[in-house]
Amino acid sequence: MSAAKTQKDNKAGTKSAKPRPGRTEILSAALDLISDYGFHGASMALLAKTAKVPVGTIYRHFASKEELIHALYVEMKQERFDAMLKGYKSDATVRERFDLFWINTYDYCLSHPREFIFSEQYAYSPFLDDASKAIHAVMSPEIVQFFEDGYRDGHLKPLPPQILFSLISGPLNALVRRAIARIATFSKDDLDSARSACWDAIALRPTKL
Amino acid sequence: MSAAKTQKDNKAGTKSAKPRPGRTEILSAALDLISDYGFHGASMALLAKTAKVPVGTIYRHFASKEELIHALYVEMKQERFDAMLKGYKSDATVRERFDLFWINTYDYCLSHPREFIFSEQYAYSPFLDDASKAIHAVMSPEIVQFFEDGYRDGHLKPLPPQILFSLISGPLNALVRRAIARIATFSKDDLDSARSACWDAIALRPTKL
DNA sequence: GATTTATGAATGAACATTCATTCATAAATC
DNA sequence: GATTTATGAATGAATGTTCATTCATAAATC
Repeated sequence: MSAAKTQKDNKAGTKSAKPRPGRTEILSAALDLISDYGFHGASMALLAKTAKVPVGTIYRHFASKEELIHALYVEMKQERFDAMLKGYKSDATVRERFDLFWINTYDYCLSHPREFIFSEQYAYSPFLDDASKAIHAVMSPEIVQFFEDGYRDGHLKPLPPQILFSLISGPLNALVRRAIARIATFSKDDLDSARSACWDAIALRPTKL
Repeated sequence: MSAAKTQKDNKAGTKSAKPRPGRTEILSAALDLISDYGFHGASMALLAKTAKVPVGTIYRHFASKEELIHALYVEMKQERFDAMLKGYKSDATVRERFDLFWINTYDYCLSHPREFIFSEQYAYSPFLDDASKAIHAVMSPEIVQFFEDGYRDGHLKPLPPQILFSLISGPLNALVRRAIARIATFSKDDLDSARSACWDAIALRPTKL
């Protein structure tokens, strides 16, 4: 009778403030279902079944389906930021930082297709309230720094950050989408060239690495 | 009782092979509703009300909601192709053709936000069957020609068309989306620079126009 | 008057959400 | 520490709504 409940203990060593049990399973199942069937294909009943929790439990974690989806997006966004910054050094050159951001993002998306597909669906859904739009538009401080350094040192074209950002994220997303949908396959060389081409778009002067 | 129905006559002078009366109104209403509220917010009842036709009538034109949406996408796609090619001359230089495609597409999307928003929603929806994916992936013969000429004459980087295409359409879509969502506003100069930057991405040699 | 087309109320499936009930555990009492 | 009582998290059947689609009937056309 004493060994029956070890739940309090067996969570030692995980991240930080422990989420209520079930939360992770629900979010993970939601990610699966939404990336496969879309927001509307992921009914609460199916979600409950997939996460192996009763329907009611979902509502103990999230006030509504909408809030659940929003929470999922916030987590995704953070995870993607973290992935993008893996190995980041603030004293790296502008070009080095560009490559790091690019490669990290591409790799993360390719190895996390569910997250990528979900995020795209979310970003293009017509339900984005202002709060969600705001989150969507946030750039990490490191990206902001990248642009500032790039402008100052004459590495980047003197165009509005919104445009430079579009010149980077646009192709990156397009390539990732194609790769994930298996519309195309890209070799290591292809990706190096694509990244270099992308740099040509934003760089003030053409650069040979 | 005779003046009640003048529908046959008041349509004179429209496009070509006349669609069954009501079709246009239904598709137009669908475009409005879907771009505002998404696929699922556009219920058949609301659609009927907006198009001012009875629900039953919609089913005389389209076998199902899905088919209706698919038909709408096919029309959009064609319209966008046509817009992109406005003023096309097959003997223009590769750079001139690039600019034409770019400017035409940007202008068309900006002046047809409903169509753009709908297309994005459609493209990122998880319901794309293979037929739809195939349509989505189609490049117009003029684009194919553009790449061929560009490779042959050494204007374009020797990268797979999929990559060059991503380097063009990616930023273009990203900019259009920002402009339509009023996240940013771009001046004429901004757009010229963005287009030029985009050319830098795909061009084998840097070019000053 | 026969045949085709138009109509919208009726249908039943699917949905997100609720809430009365259960029950393991904690607190109180002896 | 044994027993009783209180608590609120967990549960899933039930609810009311919304939806795409159908089809009996009406109107129009031949």
